Amino acid sequence: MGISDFDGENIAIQDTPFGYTMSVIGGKWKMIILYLLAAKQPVRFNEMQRQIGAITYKVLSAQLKELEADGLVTRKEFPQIPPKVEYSLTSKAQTILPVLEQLCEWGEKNR
Amino acid sequence: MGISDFDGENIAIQDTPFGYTMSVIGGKWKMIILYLLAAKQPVRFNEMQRQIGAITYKVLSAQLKELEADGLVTRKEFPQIPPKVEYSLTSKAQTILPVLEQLCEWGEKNR
DNA sequence: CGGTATCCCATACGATACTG
DNA sequence: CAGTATCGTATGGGATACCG
Repeated sequence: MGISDFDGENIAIQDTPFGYTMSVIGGKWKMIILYLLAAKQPVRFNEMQRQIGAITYKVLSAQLKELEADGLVTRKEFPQIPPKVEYSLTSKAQTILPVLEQLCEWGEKNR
Repeated sequence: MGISDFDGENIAIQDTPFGYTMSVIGGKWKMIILYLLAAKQPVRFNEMQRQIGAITYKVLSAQLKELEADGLVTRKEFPQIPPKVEYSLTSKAQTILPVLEQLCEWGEKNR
C-alpha cells in the first residue's frame, strides 16, 4: 500500500515509504541536482554550482552530502593539486528518475 | 523537456513544470491530505483532522485553502447549524494520484 | 579547486486560546 | 462544527568571509 497506510495516530510521516522518499528527494534543490547529474555525469563541484547558478556553495555542499548519505550520489575525490572531485549518480538514483520525470510532465500539463 | 530545462541562470525553479508541481503537492501535509481524500470522499473538516491526528486545525485549514486555490480540492459549505463543510478531490487532483503512488513505491523498495 | 565557518533570515509548522 | 488569532519554534536556505 501507499501513503494511505499513514493514519497519523500511530505512525509518523517520516516512517512511511512516502515520507522516506520525500526526505531523500524533497527540498528545493535535490531533484535539480539529480537531474543535472542525469544529464551530464560525472560533474565537478564548481561546474555544478555554475550550472545551477542560484545555489550557494554552502547549500550545494550540504545537499550533496545528504544525497551521498542517502546513497543517491557517489563522490570521487582525486588526490591532486588543484583538488578535483567528481559526483555521479548511483544505480539507486537512476531508478527514481522516471518518477521525477512524471512529476514534471504533470506540471507541464496542469500549470 | 522536464526539469532539465532549468539552468538556474535564466529561470527560477518556481517557473519550471517541476517547480509548479512541487508548489502544489510539496510540503509536509498536502500529499497526505490528497491520499486521505482519495480513499474516502467527501470528508468533513474535523474528520480529516482526526484521521491525520498529528496535524493542527490551523495547519490543516491553511493547507486545504492552498489546495483549493490550486484547484485540487473542492470545498462545499452547507448553510446549517451546526456548520458542515465537505472536502473532495477535483479531477485535476485525480490525475496526480498515480504519480504519488509511484513515489510511495520507490520509497518502499529503497528505504 | 573545493570546500567550511559564522551569522542571519524567511517561511513552514506547532500550541494554545478563542469565536460565529 | 469549523474554523481564526496569536505567539512561538525549528528548519532550510542565503551572504559573506576564510581555509587546506
